[in-house]
Amino acid sequence: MVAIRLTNTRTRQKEAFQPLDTQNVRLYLCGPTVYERAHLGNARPVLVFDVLVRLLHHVYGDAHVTYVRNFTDVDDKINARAAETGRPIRDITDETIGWYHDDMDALGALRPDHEPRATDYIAQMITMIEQLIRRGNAYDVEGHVLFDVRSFPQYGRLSGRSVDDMIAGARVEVAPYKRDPMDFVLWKPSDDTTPGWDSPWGYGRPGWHIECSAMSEALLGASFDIHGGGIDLQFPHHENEVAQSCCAHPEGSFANVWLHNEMLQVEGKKMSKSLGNFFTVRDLLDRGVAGEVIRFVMLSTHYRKPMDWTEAKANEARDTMWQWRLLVKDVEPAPAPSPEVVEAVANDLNTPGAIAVLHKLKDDPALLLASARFIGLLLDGDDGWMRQDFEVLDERADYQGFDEVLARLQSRLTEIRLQAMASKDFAELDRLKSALTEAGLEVRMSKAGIELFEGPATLQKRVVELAGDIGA
RNA sequence: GGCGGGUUGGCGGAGAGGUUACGCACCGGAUUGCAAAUCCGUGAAGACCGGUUCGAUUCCGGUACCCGCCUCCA
Repeated sequence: MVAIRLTNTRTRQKEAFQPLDTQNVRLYLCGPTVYERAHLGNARPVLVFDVLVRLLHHVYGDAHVTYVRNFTDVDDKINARAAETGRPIRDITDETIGWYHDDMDALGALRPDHEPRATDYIAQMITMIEQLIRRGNAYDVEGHVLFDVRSFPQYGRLSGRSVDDMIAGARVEVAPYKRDPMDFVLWKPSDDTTPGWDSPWGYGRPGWHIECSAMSEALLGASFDIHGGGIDLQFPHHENEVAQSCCAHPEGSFANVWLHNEMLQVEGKKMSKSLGNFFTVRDLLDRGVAGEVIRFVMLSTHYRKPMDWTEAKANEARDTMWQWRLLVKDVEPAPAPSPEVVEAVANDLNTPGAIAVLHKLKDDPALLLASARFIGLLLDGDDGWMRQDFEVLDERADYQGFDEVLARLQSRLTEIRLQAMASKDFAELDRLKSALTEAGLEVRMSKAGIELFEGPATLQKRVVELAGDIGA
């Protein structure tokens, strides 16, 4: 049995992972608020959990893992988007969920077993809020229901803060109806312009945090194994989830292991709209950066370290994936991944370490393939990007007969070369070769002859023109 | 102000208290009409200051710098 170790944010230590039930390992990832395309940062926790789920499948069996990732489809940002565009909320959320699926599929991420939408769990949220009120952990006032943080002594433990310190920081919203400035909303009133549901506290809608508490309980129970998301969710979102769930179900432990990934940067800076370096997964895909190349870059930095997305990394990843793709062409995967790769992933999801092992498997393409697939790379059918240009789509048409062009070009070049070798005048040949090289074609000349290889940046159109110039 | 993360060779990026990370780049050799590709090989590190230790880049403390969170942003 592979020994999985994970760094648990709750204890701040790397621990041996021990599922509550090896027949049903349960994990929950906080999913997106669905009002716009997923940005690149949104992809990181998805890929971290994807690798984790693949590992758990490997160790405990596909049928013994339950993976839940929610869609937050009730939110003031969505309301704002609806107001701006005049579109119905459901249209916006449905469309965004479709996009999300498309984009995460393109990254090779497995669909979770359950993808609950918050709006389908309003009844469970109301039930949980009622429990919290009954137990003295929440109170309703002026149509709002608030969680009373002072009623939960452990509040702040997950994120390593104390209520008093945070209040001293004084960034909390001061509302007159709050008993304590840190109290957070479980339910709030809605008006005609905002979506709402009938509740014991009037027509209204849930606060952000309660949905994850309600949905994780409904689908995974009051105790489950792993909960995660970006480190920015540690506070307040996850802290508040802990408070809600543990107070509503003192008999449960909620999540045993908390997994948080560090944030994403772009060229050394925080990704933000104001800096102009904000982009979505779809933006990259549309630019021709393949999903598995994005994935490779993401996995080449450990999840607990800040990940810096750079153009240089994307290019290097593309070259590596190209090379691997050529190596495993027409190769059947080995029956099992390399134990070394599994071990690296089992060691707190050390994907950079796993990739280092993959580099060493180049002599064994079948094992390389099986091992790469273990972390979601070189997946079957994901090689379509090799037929597209990376950055210069417009200069490269999709020539159906490009392989034939290459074959003709090769034999014509061979003739020219033979002449050159006879006449000792290589000027023309060298000129042709450098032109082809500049067009992104790899030209290998050996005693055996000339071989031409298409590369990730080959400009097919240019190559075809050059071939025509010399009558190939 | 509070909390947390980071600082490794030219670049990217890991593990491990003592033995080659790995990739890219570079350099040398084989090979080549010249190259490319391939193969072989060399060199190169752990912000700074202390401490623990026979020995630390790896543990502990401090300093500097960078970054994130504390604002329903992953």
